[in-house]
Amino acid sequence: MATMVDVAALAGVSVKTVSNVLNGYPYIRDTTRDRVLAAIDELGYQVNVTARSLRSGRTGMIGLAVPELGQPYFGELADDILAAAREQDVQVLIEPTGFTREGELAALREPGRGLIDGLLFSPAALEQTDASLLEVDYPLVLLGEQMFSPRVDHVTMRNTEGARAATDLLLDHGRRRIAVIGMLHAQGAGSAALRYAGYRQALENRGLAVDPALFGWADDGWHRGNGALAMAAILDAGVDVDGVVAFNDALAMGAMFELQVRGRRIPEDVAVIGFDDIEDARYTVPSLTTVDPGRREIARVAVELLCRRVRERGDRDGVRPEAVLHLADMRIVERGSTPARA
Amino acid sequence: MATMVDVAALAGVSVKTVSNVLNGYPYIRDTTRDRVLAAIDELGYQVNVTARSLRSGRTGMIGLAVPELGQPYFGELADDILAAAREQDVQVLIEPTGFTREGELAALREPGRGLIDGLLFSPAALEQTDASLLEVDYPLVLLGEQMFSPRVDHVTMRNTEGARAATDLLLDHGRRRIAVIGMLHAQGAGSAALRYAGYRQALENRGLAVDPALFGWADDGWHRGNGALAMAAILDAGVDVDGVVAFNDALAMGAMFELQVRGRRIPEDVAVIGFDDIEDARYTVPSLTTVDPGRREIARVAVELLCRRVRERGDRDGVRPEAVLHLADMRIVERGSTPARA
DNA sequence: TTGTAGGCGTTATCAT
DNA sequence: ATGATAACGCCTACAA
Repeated sequence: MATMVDVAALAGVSVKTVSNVLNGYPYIRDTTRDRVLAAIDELGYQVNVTARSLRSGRTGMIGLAVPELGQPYFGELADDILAAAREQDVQVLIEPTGFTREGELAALREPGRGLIDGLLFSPAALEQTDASLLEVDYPLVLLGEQMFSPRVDHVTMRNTEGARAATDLLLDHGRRRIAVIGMLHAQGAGSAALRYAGYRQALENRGLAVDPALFGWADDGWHRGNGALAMAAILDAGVDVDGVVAFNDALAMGAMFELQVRGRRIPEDVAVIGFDDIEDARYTVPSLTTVDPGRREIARVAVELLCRRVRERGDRDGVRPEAVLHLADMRIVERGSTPARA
Repeated sequence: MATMVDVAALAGVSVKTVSNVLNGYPYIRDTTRDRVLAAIDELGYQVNVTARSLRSGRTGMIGLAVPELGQPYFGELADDILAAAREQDVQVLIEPTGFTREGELAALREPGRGLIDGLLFSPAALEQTDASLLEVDYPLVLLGEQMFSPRVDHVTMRNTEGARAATDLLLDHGRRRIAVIGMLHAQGAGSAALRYAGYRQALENRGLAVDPALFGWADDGWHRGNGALAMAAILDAGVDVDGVVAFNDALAMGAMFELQVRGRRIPEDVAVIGFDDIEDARYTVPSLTTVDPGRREIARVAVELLCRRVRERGDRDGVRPEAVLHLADMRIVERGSTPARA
């Protein structure tokens, strides 16, 4: 493996000049630069990232702590984060937290075993009372709920607005018996609570009452099976339904399944809308209308923000900049499970 | 940040002794070890992984090149790999290849930008003619098809055997009109060809003919929607069907959907079996019987093998050990979409 | 059983 | 505009 010394020797310059060329130092004669580049090319030289890290104190890697990549939403989020990181020229170390408090605490305590410059953290099990744990001594950006410390950077989605827009879409089509799938009995300030607030607001804005008979409970997780069960429970109770707002796409798919098995036509008899816009939503029959919460934007902004924080840490000393709260744009993706616009 | 020098000073020993304690060197007096450990604890000292890497020439990280984490199979595979890596005390750098040849070539060419010790590679777009590209100068273990060089380590699944067992299960229940979903016109030596071979073998073993009218084509990808379309094409042609073997779970779900929408009962009228055992398969209605190809085992064995290769590289010089081919155990997971055993 | 010296490949400092 | 030299923090010889 060739080193900078070899390149310098071949180009007839000092190692420092090679380093300067590599790092875009401006004051270099063109002829010198050319000779160095030629030598690099000839030797097939590549910088030793490890040595650079040791010297600079940065690894060029960031961590991503998410519950589980097998869950399509998080798998797709990870894909988006990886794409954004490639853009910023950083590598990503993924740390699955398994939906557990211990997993999340471990990720916060020793992220990447000391070889990352900062952490993107998507909490799923921590409670509001754990907020103090987020005051760590490395750059940290939170993805998802804004239920934590106002002193920590957040990049998240418009949960309430999204659910309100989803409900409005069905209301606009004249639906008045709109089931809401994904309710949790033990809801704190998480997505469930925020999305329910949007559902309620949409109804109340039109002077309509919220009917608990239309609540579909999914305390065991927002899985497809629980969506089907929740839908079944509502239908079994003989409740009249002409629309469904589900808190995520998996629940929506389960509900669609149950409706179709019972002979309800979608969207003619019942219109259905989900949340998240996962890839699978394109491939249901009919395809699923859903809320795109701006996952790509979240990924891009979060990675950029984290990289900025990493850079800032080198500059300023001790003076923490104001925490940022970024809410991504959301939009409705209309597909076959809701009626075509008039 | 405390360094080894600080620890040594506080403990009243040399840095070498601290290093020895950290690396489990046996000949250390207990009292010395205790003093060192106490100093480490007091200073909250953590080894600088970067410096260690520079010195040792290893980073303690491996790469994982997969098409896309958003696809549940790969997301779950990544979870399993990450778990196995944690067991081996290595970190994983994920490199999405996006189902493209360029992406896979890039991953092979400069994996992890020089900061990984070895690569796990799950090819999806490379052709058999690209086999020579796999002869790289770093440890490489292939996941998936064994369609490549016999000089490269492979850890993969029993594709043919799995599909044969799946077909046998339906045959055992007396099904004789078994559709096969996921056929590709342009099949090389990939999963589609191997799994079709299993389907065919099962029929031929019982002296049954293969009927092309039962072929469900999915040239546009093994997505749920294409499973539904393939099923619809068969049913629209008026072909009699009492069983379905799908080449993956997504296709199976699409086929189930289409069958149920048309009023066929599962498993009474049509029995359905998938392949991969993704998490979602538990949550369909009815739950999906499928082939568990041994994904966890594949992940564990592949990570262990790669770590061994990394270690070996330090020992032997130039002498490549014989390439390993490991086929994971597969098994059928019986659920509601096939009839209960008599 | 413990200590000393030196180097892994790069970048920062300070000259020139 | 370029060069010499000293770190960065750890580990391996070798010495004691």
